[in-house]
Order: sequence, then C-alpha cells, then structure tokens
Amino acid sequence: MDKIFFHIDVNSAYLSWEAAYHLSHGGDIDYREIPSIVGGDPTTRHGIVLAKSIPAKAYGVQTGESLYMALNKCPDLLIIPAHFSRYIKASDAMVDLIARYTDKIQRYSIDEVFTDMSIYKKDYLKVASEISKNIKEELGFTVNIGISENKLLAKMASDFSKPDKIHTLFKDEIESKMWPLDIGDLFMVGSRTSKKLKGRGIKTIGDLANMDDEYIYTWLKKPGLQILSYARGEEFSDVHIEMDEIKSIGNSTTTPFDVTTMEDAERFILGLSEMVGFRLRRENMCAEVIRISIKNFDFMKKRRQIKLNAPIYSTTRIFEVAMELFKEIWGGDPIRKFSVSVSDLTSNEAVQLSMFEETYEKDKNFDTCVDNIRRKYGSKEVVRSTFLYSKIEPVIGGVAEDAKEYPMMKILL
DNA sequence: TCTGGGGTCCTAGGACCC
DNA sequence: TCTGGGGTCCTAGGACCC
Repeated sequence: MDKIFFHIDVNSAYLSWEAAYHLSHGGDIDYREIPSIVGGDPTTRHGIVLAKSIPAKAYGVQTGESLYMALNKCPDLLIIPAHFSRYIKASDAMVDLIARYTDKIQRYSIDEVFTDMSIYKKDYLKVASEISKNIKEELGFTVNIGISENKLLAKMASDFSKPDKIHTLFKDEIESKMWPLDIGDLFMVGSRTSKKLKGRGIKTIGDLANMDDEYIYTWLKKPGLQILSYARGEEFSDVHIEMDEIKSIGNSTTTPFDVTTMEDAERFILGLSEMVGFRLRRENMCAEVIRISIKNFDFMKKRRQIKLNAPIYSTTRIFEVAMELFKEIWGGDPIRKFSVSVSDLTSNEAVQLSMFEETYEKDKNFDTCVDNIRRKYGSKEVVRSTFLYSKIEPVIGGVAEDAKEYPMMKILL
C-alpha cells in the first residue's frame, strides 16, 4: 500500500456546530438529540433546511427541502437560524487540531478535509481514533473518518454509517463494501444521472463498474468515464496543500418579494455588484467575463454573459455591464432571484499599468476608499444614495467580511 | 409561508479563420 | 456560381458538489 488518505467529515456540520455553541454558552439541551434543523427564514423566502439532526432525519426531513415540508413531516421540529461566522471558526479550529498530526491537509469545504496520512502506515487506525476523540473532547462535535489509499475511496468510506465512526475502504474491500451500494451513492452521480443509469438497468455501483468503457463513453461522454473510474475505485490525485487559484467570484440573492420594476432590479444588481467588486479587489484580481443570472417567479432561469475587451474591477463598471446584460434578457416577468458573477480572472497588477483613462482612475480611488471603510467599520457605513429610502440591502452577498477566499471544490478531487 | 448560496466543469452550437 | 474540414473562441444551459 503506497499512500494513506483520510477524509474527515463533520457530522451534520451546521447543526452540530450550533449544538456545541449552545451547550458551551450555558444551554441545557443538545440539539443533536431532538428533532431539529438549521434553516433559513421563510418570511424572506429563504426557508430551506440547511442541516438536520439525526432525530429529524428519522421523520424523513431532508436537507434542501422547504421548511414548510419539513414542518409537515415533523410539527415539533426546532428551527435554528444559521450563523455562518460561527461555522468558519469551528472549521478553522478543526483544521488547527488536525494540523497537529500532519501539514498535508486539503480543505475541501467548510466541513470536510482530506489529509495525507502516509507517514502513519502502521498505526493509522490509532491516529484516526485519536483525532476523532480530540475533536469530540476539545471542540464538542463529532466527525466521520474515511480511510483508504486514494481520496475518492476515503470520501466514499466516510459516508458509510454515521455519526462518530471510522471506516476503511481499501481496494480489496471495494467489491464487498462499495459495489452493493445504490448508484446514486457514488460521488458525482446526482439525481439526474442516477435516473438515467437506472433507466438502463445500472442500479448499483458494481453494475456501473462492470460496464464497457466504449458504451459508457458513447452514451455519457467524459463525465461518464469519470464516474466509471470512480465506480472501480480508480482515482490518483494528491492532497493539494496549496490553494487553487480562484476561477470565479459571484454573489446571488433570493429577493424577499417578486421584483417587477427596473428601479428595484437596479438596486439588487448594484448591491450584488458591490460585494462581487469588493471581493474581487480584495484578491487583487480583475475580471474579463461578467455574468448576470435571474430566476423568475416560477423558477425559470436565464443568464447572459459577455467577455470584455479589457479586464475590469470597479464596482461601477461591473454594475454597468451587468445592467446592460440584464436589460437584454428581462422580459418584464416578476423576478425572485438575482446573481452577479465574474470570471476569467487575472491579477490586476498588469491592468493597473495600462489604466490611464481618467474615469478608471476615479473609480479606482473611489472603490479603494469605500473598501477600506467597509473593511474597518462594516458594510453599512457607506451607502449609495439610491438605497436610502428602499428596503433593499446596499451590499448583498453571503461571504463573511473577514473570510479568506478559498475555492470550495473541484470536480476532480 | 414552498423551493438558498457558494462554486467547478462539461457540452453543444454558432461565428470566424485558414 | 460550389464544396470541406480543423481549430479556436464565445455563449447558453445543465450537471454536480457542499
């Protein structure tokens, strides 16, 4: 056996972190032991289940479904509002703890990490239980640890039975432990692909593993070959310690009411552009592609993007381009969600040199000034006048102000 | 009171060039 | 007056992840 990887996954992350926080602040009930969820606020149309306790799961409550449906299944459900800055702290604390054992850590998402534990060839099980015990005792929440010789199998293993468990899934265990599982349990097989595969009789991971490569490629192209090798347990990537470059930055919001006027649409798009621009400048990046997406009252999606001749980074420019695109796609139907994002990012140093135009210079100084104030005193301190008498937030988007930008995940592990 | 927000990657089709 | 094919860039849309 060449290498050993761990995949460490927080059990019901947001809910566990709320429970740990509550208990450590004098609370007397453990949310994990009653039917409870972390969820959004339905009055602003953010009402979905973000995380659920195991007792809530027993009622059939599912992550991603509306609170309305969840409450139908379990009327006594306790609903806890989300506090993202707490989750970032909890996640950081967990990574610090794991760093006692290795510096080969890849943060895969807020509640998952991969580690290369090849140095613990002899006693990986002991190390795993030590990490799991330390997290429980010091931080107050539990994790699942999956162990294997590649990251894919480690990730599949951590998903077996929960909570607070350690599982191995080495190559010689694939046939017995992974192949009998439902095809939908395989990494990268979502609901659409699962349905497609089952339509042709491929019901388990083992069924897929034994299919013919040509047949799968002709049918499902590149993603098909990807899941085929996953089904066979083939995956070769290393833990990447260094952060990958960011490919895009975007913010979106579901509006508290259906938007029907150009004035309100403008405010939402400006608020989102403010956050996107702020994050872009914080990374010292600029963008060549600007995109707007909207979802209307009956959930139809539309999007439009444009590649510019020159990269930009000012809020005003992002907003102007986004508005042009918006006007091209909006037919006047009521809107419930806006999103503004930028991609084709490059370092802004080269651009600054070529920036001789006066408006750019002005925009830059203005943005820098506003960014500094917002970083120091918060995003509410400087507000464009258009927001003064509206109920719309002047800066819209969910990335915490002090958070570092780090890429969340890749298709390939 | 029904349905979030942050991402990455892939494909298909059209435009354009040689 | 036609016909062709490869390569690249761009956009829209969709699938998946947490």
